[in-house]
Amino acid sequence: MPLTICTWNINSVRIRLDIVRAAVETLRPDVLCLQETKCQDDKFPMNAIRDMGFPHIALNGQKGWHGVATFSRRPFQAVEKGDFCGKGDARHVAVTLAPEDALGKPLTVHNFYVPAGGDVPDPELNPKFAHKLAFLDEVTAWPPLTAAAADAGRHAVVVGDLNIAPLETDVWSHKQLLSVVSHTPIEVEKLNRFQASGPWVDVMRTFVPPQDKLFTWWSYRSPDYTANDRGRRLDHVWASESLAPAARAMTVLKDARGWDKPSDHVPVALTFG
DNA sequence: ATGGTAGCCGCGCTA
Repeated sequence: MPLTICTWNINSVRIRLDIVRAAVETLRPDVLCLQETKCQDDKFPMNAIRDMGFPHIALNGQKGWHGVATFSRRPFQAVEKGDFCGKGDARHVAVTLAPEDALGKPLTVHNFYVPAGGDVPDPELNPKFAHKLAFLDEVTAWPPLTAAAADAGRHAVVVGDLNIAPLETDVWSHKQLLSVVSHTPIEVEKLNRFQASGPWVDVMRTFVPPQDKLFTWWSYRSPDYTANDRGRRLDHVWASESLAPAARAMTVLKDARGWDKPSDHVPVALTFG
């Protein structure tokens, strides 16, 4: 049985339950990782998620903003939550699935919501940008992650809204976004160091070559997201080298950006097996 | 260090 993992920054899970259901019906994921749930754990719509076919739910939420959640058709062996930069922000949850599928080993799915970083790309002037850079340094050296990628006894993936578009073709205009937070050289360097610390394989780019544009986010601050296709690839799926060769298919559900009351991000689904 | 839109701790903050 192949395994489909989906990641989506939902920008409030409670007001978008209908489109979560629509994405689940379209993509049929076995594991769904959401970011920006903006929901305390005790207010989470557990029954609605169970009714979508996910009896297993791991939450790391907080009131009002941030927040991640991972839903699964299959049980978890373990759940772990990272707290980076000592801020108590809800920006990570990891679940481990038992080796009951064609992949043959336990699989740990790390679901991340990296800080957006504010508007000014200078850590001296903008504490939110400084936090983003520090967060990336901390996850790069985080033992559970570096150990996971190198462990021959299990598979691992890192998914989520990493809030950085590393390649020139991950943004609509490389030149015009070089000093825009999400595509600055310092962020790209930090993200590349994080990726190399695994080593992790950028699985999305094994399906769409680096010379082709690939986006997962289109700003709300534009009346028409299709106009000139001014998107960015902020959402990522990285696989451990043990798992990457098993990637079979990818879907970036761009249609979801045009659904009623959309998130500004669209779901990305990867099938392994 | 433009403004644009969206959501929640809602008339100010974060994205």
